[in-house]
Amino acid sequence: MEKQYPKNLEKWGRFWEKEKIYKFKRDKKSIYSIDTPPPYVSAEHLHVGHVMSYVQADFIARFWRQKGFNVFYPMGFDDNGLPTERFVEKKYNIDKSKISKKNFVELCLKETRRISKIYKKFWQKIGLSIDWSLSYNTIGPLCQKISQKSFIELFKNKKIIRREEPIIWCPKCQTALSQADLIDKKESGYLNFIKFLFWNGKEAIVATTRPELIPACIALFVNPLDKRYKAFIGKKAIVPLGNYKVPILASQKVDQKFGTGLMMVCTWGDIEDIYKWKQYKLKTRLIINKDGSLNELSGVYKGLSIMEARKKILIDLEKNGFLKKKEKITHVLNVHERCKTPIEFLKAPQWFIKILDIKKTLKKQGKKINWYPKFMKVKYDNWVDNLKWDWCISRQRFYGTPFPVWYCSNCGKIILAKEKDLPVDPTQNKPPISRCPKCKSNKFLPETDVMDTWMTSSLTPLINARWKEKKSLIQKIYPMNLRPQGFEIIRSWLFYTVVKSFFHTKTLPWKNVMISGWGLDWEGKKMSKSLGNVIYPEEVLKKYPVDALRYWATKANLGKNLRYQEKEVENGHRLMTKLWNAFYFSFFHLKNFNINNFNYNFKLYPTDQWIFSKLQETIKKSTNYFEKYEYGKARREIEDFFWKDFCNNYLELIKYRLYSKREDIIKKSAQFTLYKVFLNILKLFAPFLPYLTEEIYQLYFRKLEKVKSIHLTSWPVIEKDLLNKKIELTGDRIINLINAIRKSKSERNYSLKEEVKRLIIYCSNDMAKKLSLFVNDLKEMNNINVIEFKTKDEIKNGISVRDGLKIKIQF
RNA sequence: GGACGGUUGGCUCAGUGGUAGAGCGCUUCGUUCACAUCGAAGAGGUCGCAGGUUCAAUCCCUGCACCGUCCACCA
Repeated sequence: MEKQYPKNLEKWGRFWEKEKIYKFKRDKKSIYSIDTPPPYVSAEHLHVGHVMSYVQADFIARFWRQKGFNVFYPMGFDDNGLPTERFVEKKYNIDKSKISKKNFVELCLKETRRISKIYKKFWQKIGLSIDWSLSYNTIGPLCQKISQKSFIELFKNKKIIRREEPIIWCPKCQTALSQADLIDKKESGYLNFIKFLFWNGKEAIVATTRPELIPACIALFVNPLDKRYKAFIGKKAIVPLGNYKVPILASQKVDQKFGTGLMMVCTWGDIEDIYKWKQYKLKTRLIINKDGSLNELSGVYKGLSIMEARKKILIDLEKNGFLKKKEKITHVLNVHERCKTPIEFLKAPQWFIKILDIKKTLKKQGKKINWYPKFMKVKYDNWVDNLKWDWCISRQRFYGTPFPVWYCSNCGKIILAKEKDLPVDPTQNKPPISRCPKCKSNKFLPETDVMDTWMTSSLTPLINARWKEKKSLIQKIYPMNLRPQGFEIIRSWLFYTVVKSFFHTKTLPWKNVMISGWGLDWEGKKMSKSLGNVIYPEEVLKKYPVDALRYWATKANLGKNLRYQEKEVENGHRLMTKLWNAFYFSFFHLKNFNINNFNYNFKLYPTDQWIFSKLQETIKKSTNYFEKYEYGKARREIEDFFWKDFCNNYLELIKYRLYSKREDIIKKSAQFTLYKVFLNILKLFAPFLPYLTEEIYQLYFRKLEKVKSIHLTSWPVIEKDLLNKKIELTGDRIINLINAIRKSKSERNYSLKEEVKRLIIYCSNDMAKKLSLFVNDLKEMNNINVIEFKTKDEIKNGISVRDGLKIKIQF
């Protein structure tokens, strides 16, 4: 056996697959179910941040599996929707206007199939203990069917409606969006001060960052308390460059201090415009087309893009003396998360799920979830509080789940698909009826929009449970035990899943959520391709084994971001070497020892009692941490116990007994303890280091323990009779003595093997009695010739030991 | 403007109402007998700042500063 752990650990990945170690058993009870995040299939490579969060969930899965639970741990692939479309467009440099929908969708399917394979291989390599037979992909028939079922049920329950109203629109992707699709982007621009003329020939100034919307102006608003404009209320103003008049109205909401205190309301520049338009029943002057160009209502600006129009209108305003001044400002824009294009508002019929009317209920639902860590709940609450739109679920795109809907081409009646026919594509399939029940027309038009990707993703717990399918698991795994996910999609994936579960099952989708942070680059910055700071796990894995990279992921506390530092991977590698060498040593002393033929009828040697008691503490603490999803703290407990108590002290203390030629009871006690404690250490490390622990287990323990894999062995439980606080305290005192002796040798520049002629310990008789239990081990370990106990009043210039003992060391 | 997280030794981070911890780095010492990918010892911190509560605050409370993130401000 080598002194370095074997290089071919990855063979265990194949072993786990072949032996179906992670198989979920349909008929077995005590289930622990995990709603794994299905990654977007929209990049060639996953980065080290993905490894971090997925591996963290895997620690938890492995823990519960070892605890004896029947773990439901699936993987999904989110391969529909805009992210995939954009990936394919980029890769093939596609002009959407020149490719048929059919060809484009085929290309998307081809790419997602290819990348899903890469992902699967990668997750297996990383050691995720997934049952791959539970996989799903969001564009696949099962997911489409469940999404459409969800749609039909919500429609029938009047939670989904189709209506025409102002919507959030991305002029670049040319689709409606929902609030969750938006992010903020800081931008510098100009606040333009524009002169408006009034009915009486007077003038006043309006400040705007969007002068191109002047032709869309429908009213001016002032604060009723604003003395400057009091006289204007109820009168009319003339829109510059246009020859029409708009009313001047009053609203408390107008901030007197912003700009000039005179607010221009357009169709529509922001959500405030929409509110005012609704509330005051203002006219509509929509000047922006779906592609972001201006229409004929804008007059001479027709056909220009928004930016072109902005430039041109400023020139025209200036020429005509309407532009008073420009002020440079930075402001924050709402942009589409996927393409970073500033969004517009326009009017078009869309499908909505009504959520604004149940905000209170959704807050309550959020409160019922166990949040790990707790502070992440605030992000959910903030999001619900700030909801301003119902959830727009229709997208004017190609690649996604179709709506199971046709319209009567005569009267517009909505025709739904029958559940038994799902999944349907109305552009390919015929409606379930031949004549419109309302007007008897026999002509129908398919809905051509596709669903928002979150419409499907929000159903992952129900997809996992095969909701309303033949072999439904809904009674078994739902509500699920755990949703592990990143904090950035609390407002989308988590939120929408809560919504859907509430509507469909009136329950929570899961009991616990574990929120992970991000993997950051070595400087603590978010990894992104454009910054060139993305770290790819493949590169790391050329140098280090998987377990070492997994070790890095344990370094993040729950919910915290984690920098990628090779140093930490290196530390993982060192831990592996240490574990291997501890095994190498133990194996040497255990190879002729058979635990199964072992007779327990004796009392364990004190040092052995001590390490057993320490082990119980470690089991207790690490189990508690795991149950609170604090995998990082659990690892620390285990590692400290292993490295410090077990390797640095215990192994050294028992060496002389192990090397002894006499096969006596004190040697047997050491062997027994070594076997048990080492096996427990292996089990405790197994969630973190699945490969190396499996290697060691298979090399030695399997034939004795008779369980197929370390990952199917039981998680250590505390054995109360092994927990012995008294012996633990005395043992800890012995460790302090050892440290004092080591220090004394070190100060004299002696080797640790240097002989101590005499060690005198000054203490009470009572203490001497306790300590003397360890005297032999202490002597042998530290090469002490004689140990003497003396009472305290005999002290002459002794050394103080940490816990109050006094000693004297003579060389 | 609102919210959340952070501020602890040179670096990266734990942690606790009562003598401050780890890993790395640094200094010194130590290899026949699991491991030099190791072991031992040491140096190094008024725990961001200012108040308050307490017998006692790095920890609890208030305010402030700085860093990170999210949301709101597009008139």
